[in-house]
Amino acid sequence: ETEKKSTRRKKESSDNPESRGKPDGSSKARKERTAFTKEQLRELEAEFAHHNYLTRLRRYEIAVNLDLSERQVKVWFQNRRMKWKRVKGGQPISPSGQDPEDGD
Amino acid sequence: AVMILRSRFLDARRKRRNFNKQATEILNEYFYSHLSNPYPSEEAKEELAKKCGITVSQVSNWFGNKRIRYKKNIGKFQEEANIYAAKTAVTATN
DNA sequence: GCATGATAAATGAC
DNA sequence: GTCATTTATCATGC
Repeated sequence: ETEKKSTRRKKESSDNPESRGKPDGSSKARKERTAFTKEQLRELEAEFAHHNYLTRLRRYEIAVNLDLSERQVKVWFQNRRMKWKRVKGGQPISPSGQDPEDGD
Repeated sequence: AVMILRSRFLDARRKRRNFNKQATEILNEYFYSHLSNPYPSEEAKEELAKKCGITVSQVSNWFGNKRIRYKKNIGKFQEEANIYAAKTAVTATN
């Protein structure tokens, strides 16, 4: 239980100054930022409430239903999981007085 | 044709408050003294966060914003680049 | 009126 | 898959 978040990936020095997450010039124009509709978000959130993870079949069904690409659905769930960890691990309990703001 | 309205009631989120002058000072010093590689390590972020009195996430946000905004308009940041470059004599001068 | 911090869609490394 | 990051966009400060 003493374990935490020890060995976090590091990639630096002695090799490639660039370590991670850097879209190089090798990628073609980045996809325009899609503004999901409220209905789409509602469905996605509803699904996320049931399962944090998607099966490929479910991903396909949702994509078709919401008129999104499977990739978008996949990415949405990935980002959502990250956000969940952030919110959940950030402040499990409120020290004094709640400030229920923020949280897109 | 972005006809998608975000929401009728704009989310009452994003309460933004500017950082202290000295916090910005510290962050800028680090940024401009590592301009060739403005990517602080995790522990560097923690240290900066502590010194600035903000969270590590806020440090990450600041560097993320700073990097892209600097890249998008280097000219606009030239003055402050000079100022902070003079303040810090680090970088690769071996 | 832009400067600035925070959020989220999208990408890429691992 | 995770996750730091890029990028556009949002909301606010002043």
